[in-house]
Amino acid sequence: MKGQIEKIIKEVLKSLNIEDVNFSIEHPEDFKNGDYSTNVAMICAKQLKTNPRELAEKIVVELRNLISPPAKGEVGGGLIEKVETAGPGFINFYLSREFFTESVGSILSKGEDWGKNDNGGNKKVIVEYSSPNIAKPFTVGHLRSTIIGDSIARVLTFSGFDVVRDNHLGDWGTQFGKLIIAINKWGNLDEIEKSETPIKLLVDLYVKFHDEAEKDGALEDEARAAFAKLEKKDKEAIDIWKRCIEISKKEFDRIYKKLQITPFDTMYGESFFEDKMAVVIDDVKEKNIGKESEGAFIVEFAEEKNLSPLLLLKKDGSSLYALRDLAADKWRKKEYGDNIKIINEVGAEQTEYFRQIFETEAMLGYFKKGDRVHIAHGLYRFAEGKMSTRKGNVIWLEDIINEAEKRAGDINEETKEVVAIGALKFNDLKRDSLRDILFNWEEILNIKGDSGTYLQYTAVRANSILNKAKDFRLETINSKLEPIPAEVTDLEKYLYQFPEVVEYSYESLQPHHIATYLTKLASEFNTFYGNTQILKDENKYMSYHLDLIKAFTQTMKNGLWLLGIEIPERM
RNA sequence: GCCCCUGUAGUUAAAUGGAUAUAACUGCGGACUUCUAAGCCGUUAUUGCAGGUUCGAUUCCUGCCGGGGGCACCA
Repeated sequence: MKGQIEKIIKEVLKSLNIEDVNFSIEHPEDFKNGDYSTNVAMICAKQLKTNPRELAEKIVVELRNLISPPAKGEVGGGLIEKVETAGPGFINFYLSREFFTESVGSILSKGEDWGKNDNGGNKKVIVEYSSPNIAKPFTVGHLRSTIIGDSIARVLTFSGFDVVRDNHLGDWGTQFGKLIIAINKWGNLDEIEKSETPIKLLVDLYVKFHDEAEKDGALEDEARAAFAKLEKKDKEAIDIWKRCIEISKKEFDRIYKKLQITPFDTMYGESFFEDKMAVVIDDVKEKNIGKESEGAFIVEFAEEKNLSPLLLLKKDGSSLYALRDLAADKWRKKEYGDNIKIINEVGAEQTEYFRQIFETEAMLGYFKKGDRVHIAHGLYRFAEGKMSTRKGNVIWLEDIINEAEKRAGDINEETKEVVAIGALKFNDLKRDSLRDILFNWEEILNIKGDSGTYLQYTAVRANSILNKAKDFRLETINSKLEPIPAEVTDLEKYLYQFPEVVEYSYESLQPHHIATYLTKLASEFNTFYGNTQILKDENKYMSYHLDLIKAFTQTMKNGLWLLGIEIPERM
């Protein structure tokens, strides 16, 4: 419908000899201003230096000619009831009863495909998210990336993309030098493997390393040397490293299962790209964009880019994160094809790092601008200060999930888990991801009002009505006289907007628009059906209401799927 | 010091340059005793400050103030 309105406006502009302009079509917040509204007259008035209201009137006259007589199959298909001007020069479109009835029917016939946007398909995109570090805690920070990344991957899939979900495990780097030193000095891997909480023991060692390193500066050099040994495939170092990976992977699998995350397609760790780095160095040298500086190998940027240099190799010759990332991206292009897009869902603290990487990849000719995207999320902040694994003050995901389940109340185990995870996810997905969040138990585990629980509960209640309705014999009800009320409910006025919301979410790569929309939709449902009994013998509109509720539950189901939130059987 | 992000009811958020800035939480008040009460209804704003662009600015630009992050061998 939005496309049709755009089309007829363009036709009118042409007939009035007005140049094509960039106007917008949107939904007014208040339905008394119509279902769609355009600012085209105000935009054009600026160029033509005329009164916007007068121009709007002129355009409306032409529009009316186009949409009337409202025969089916004509422009607008008789689905636009009226067009009016309002306010400073808005042109408002009011849709007809018929349009809303047809859209409910269309939702029911599309079912699971309702809201899907077809972008032609065969567009491959890698979404890299979660990316926890081996032998480190899976914390709220990784939780954000996991939840937002999973949802973005779902939105892209829903929008017709061929999505590769990649978990870029942090399984390489100087941190493993530190861990190897710590294990050799103070730990016992056999005991750690047998423990109930192996990761916690590894983190304890990591924390101890940093405590000791503050007293003894030589430890840092020892760690770098240990990592250098690892990069040279020293047998003892490799053995410790492999055992740590096994411990961590087991833990991650458990967490992802608990979080009800779509399984990853690939889990190449950074180490996988170890033997793919040399070609990148060759490319850098060939393009002549690298240089040696204080023993390290770096890439420098043009002054106007306002970027600090990017380090690829340390003075001891071992690799840095950036080089492994470049190697990964080059490899991916070879593996998945030249048209691949790559999206990294990573914390905002790495925004400038990604600017460096994208700039370098452009200079190397790996990717053009727009094919590499960084979706940044704000940090969880704590009233007490910054959270740091090195210092050992972290909040474990495990504790959060346990606390969430405790707050979900005294219900059966399965429902409790679905509600707890839903509340956690919704808290991350209800807001623009870029902003920081002050960590607060009440907030992240909210199950009241604007929450995942509210959406789940509303969906469950709607399903419950549909289930009860099966016992009702519809033929006994006098539904033939007036099967559909003349007045259109607000619920119908929101329902048909779902595909537009999904599209907008895809364009901005921000799932919170879906979360906001679903809350509004659920609230409209509750406003009406929270007070009105539908299943009554004398309800002559029963079949209309049941169709509407079905369309509502289908929309909630698809919408919540995009957020990765499950709907329990009952609550 | 330089660079990036951010600032909206008491609190947490929403708002694609548009119309009377939208919700939720908390507080107080209320309805029904009904298909699930984790629900429904009522009750709060100088959008950090000062300018600018615009018919129109929470949104774009400039300056200032507050908060967060980054800036050489961590990831």
